[in-house]
Amino acid sequence: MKDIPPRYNPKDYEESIYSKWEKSGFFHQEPDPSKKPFTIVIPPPNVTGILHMGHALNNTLQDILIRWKRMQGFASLWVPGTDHVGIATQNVVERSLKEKGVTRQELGREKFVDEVWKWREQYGNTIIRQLKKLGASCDWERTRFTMDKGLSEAVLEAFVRLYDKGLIYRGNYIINWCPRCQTALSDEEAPHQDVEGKLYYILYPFKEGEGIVVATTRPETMLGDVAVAVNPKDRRYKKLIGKKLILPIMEKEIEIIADDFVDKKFGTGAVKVTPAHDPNDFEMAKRHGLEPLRIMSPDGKMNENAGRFNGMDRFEARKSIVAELEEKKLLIKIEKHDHAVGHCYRCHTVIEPYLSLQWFVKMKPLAEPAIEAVKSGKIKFYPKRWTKVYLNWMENIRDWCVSRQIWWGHRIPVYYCENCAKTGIPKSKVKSQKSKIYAGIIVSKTKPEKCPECNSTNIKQDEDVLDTWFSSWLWPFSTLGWPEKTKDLEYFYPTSVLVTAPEILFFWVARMIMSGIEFKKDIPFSDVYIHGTVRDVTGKKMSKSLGNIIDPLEIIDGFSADALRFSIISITAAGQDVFLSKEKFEIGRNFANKIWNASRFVLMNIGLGRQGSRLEAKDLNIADKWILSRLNRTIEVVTKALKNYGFNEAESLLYDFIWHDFCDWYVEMVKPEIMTQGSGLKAGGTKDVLIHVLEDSLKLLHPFMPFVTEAIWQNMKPLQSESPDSLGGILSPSLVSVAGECIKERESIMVSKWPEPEKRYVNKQVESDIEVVKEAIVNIRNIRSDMNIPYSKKLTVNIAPLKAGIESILSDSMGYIKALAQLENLIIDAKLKKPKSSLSAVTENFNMYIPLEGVIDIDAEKARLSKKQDALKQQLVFTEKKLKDKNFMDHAPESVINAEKEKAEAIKEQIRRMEKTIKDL
RNA sequence: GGGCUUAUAGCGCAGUUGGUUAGCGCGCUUCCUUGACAUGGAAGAGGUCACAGGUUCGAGUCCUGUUAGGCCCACCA
Repeated sequence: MKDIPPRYNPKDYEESIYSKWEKSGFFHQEPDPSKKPFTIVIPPPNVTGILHMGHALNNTLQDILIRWKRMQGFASLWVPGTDHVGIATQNVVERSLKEKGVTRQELGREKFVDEVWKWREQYGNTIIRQLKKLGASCDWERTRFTMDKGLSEAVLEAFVRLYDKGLIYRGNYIINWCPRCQTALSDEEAPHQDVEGKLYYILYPFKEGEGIVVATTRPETMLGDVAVAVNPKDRRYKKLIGKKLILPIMEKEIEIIADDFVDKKFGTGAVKVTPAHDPNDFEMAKRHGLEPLRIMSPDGKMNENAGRFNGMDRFEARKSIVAELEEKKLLIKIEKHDHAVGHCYRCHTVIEPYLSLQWFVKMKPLAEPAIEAVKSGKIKFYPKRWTKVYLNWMENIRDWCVSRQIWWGHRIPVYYCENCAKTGIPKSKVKSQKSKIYAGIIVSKTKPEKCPECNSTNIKQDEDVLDTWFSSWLWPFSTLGWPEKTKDLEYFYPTSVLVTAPEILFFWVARMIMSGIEFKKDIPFSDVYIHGTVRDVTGKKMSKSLGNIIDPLEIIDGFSADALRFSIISITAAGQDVFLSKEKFEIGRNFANKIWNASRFVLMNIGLGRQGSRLEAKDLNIADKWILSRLNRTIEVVTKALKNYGFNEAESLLYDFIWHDFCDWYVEMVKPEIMTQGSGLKAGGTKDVLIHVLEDSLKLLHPFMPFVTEAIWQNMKPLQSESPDSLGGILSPSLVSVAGECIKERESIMVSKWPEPEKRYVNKQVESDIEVVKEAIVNIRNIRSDMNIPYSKKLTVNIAPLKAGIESILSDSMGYIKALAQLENLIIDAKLKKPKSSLSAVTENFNMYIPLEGVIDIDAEKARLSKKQDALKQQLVFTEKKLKDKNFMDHAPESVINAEKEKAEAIKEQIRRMEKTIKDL
């Protein structure tokens, strides 16, 4: 058994343990009426993505919950899957095609989509393999992909239902347009970033006479101006309303209109109106019956309406136009102007507000019950503050643009009758319920044979696909079989908790709540746990472009999956952002090694083959009682912490208990007893306590560090099951040979029972007694350290108790004190007085005297101390001299002076203490 | 512009509903290769809890304000 290596080597265990778990079917979960369900759906990662630290944190949190609940006896289901992320994936595949010299347009839609599928076949499992390396205990048999048949069916069903309810409409509106991806984006997909911009003041001359100055940040859009607007209350312009202006460059006549929207204080108080390229202008134009004029094409270049700028890139056009205005002396001034501009969340290109025909979901009716669900407390956010963020967004929700001009995704289930479009059947004549909103439009899950209006078969499907989030928002129930009425759906829905990053609160969380209530008539989950964002040490978000990524796989390789998991949780305070650096993973690695070695000690001294445990009071000594009390209180507080999603609290409680209580104190206290008894199999008492505490500790730790706990668990005990299944992989080779045939496969720790706190072991009296014992030991060690007395020198210590009861506490634990402080003799007597040549320690419980006659050379020690004292005195003189130095006092900053003063005080104190010690000796 | 959040030891962070002497990890100093572990053990140094007020018998914790970071949202061109 000495062959158990003194280092935990994760590479010997992690892979084989995981494959064993997987094979054993522990991850799989069917509906089980005898148990309560506990369900989590994974926030689906990008199908072609790779694991980053955010995923590692997110999935560790979920795995902790699911493993914990599984051990508690819940039917614990964790549904994994991936998301097709339309735009991003299409971009990636397009880029790879480009390298081969092919564009998607050349390839054509069908072939291109085939290419994307091929891509997915090749890379789609990467992230899943990586999650397995992390130890994620997902039910992999249920792995879902948003483009799977069932989930696609759900998308169509949802779209058609919403359409029939009148919650989906099509229309020409200003949307966020990415000229690079060439698609519309939702508001959430176009986050605003502060940009250092310029405000251009341009003179628009009257037909006759002076003119009016307008301010704009995007001068190129002036080509599409249809008016200039002023506030009707603005005295400066009141008289000018209705007057005609000549739009420079285009030399077109436009009118000055009055609109309340215009802010008198901004710029010149006069604003150019460009309805096709600005959402506000669009609204204004609508109010005034002005026709929008589009001057840009979808690729961000100026179009035929832009006159001679036709074909020029938008930013090039800006330059040329500014130059031309300057030349014509129409450019009054340019001011610096910082403002927030939308950027494509996939390619970071500057968004163009663009007028186009898109599909929208009406959100207000969906939001109302979703607001109520949170307000009433049916859904709770952890930490609570996210409630406000959620409500604020929901209460100001705007319609959701769901059509995307790309090919990779769910094609919109809308069909157009070309015949009706030609003949233009008026809306009033439309008979079919399904097409009540637009003539010639058929919304259907399957392609209709013929047009219900005119029986024409000339029918074409909409070219666009749906926003990826339109499939993601159905995830909690689409993965369970919806729209089919499955047993899974009935049993596992609603799910228990959603664990996610704050970035996707609006994208995903809020929308899932709305869709759950809309389609399932029930909330999708009751708890939402939002963890922090992973950042580097300087506080920057980890991202590829910043090059500050710490690759989780590299960490797993260098430290172990357990170390990664434990470390990342330990530095994640609830909902706070996580600041990472590589060194931080040493916490977990060291802890795994510590518990490995503690187990190694237990195994080496207790022996394999121990079964059961007898923890009767009569067999227990005070140390046993103490550790059992601490254990049971730890079980209670750890469980409570997990219940409140206090992951790092639970972890640090375990860390303290295992490392400090169990290893530092209990194991050290019982060492003499264990060692002298050898590795016999006698039941009862300390040996059983060791096994019991270690087992429970491993169980408590298992959700956090699944691999090392399983490896030890399998090494630990002989095993109930009679199955002759091989031990390969899990037991260390050395142990197999030592234990030989008596060892059979042990049931996995992951399906062992989560410990319950047992009140009968909780003993506050014993705990406080042990504190007194520790106090005595620490005081002796303290003096040893001060006096440089090595542990090999045995001491005699006299203790005079100062309170009733202390005497019996100390004499009951005399063995521990003698062993842990390396004493020859311990005399406890209230009447003891300070002996000659001794050092003392005084606490509220006792006076302690350590005679040093014969232990150390008293005279030499005195000499050593006075020499040291002299050195200190010299230092003090130097410091005090400095403090009297006028030059120093006048010029040094106050903080430095104070530091010097403190230093002087500290030295004085040290000298005083030495004085006393010398006197005592 | 609105909202959220942070400020505690050199660094990174805990600190639950206010309650003894403010904790942990890293780092630092001294000692220790003692039969589980040097990825370890023992001892130690190091804090005006950002600042200013207030509530209270009592404040790191609650309230108000100030300062400095960070994040999110927002259609002032």
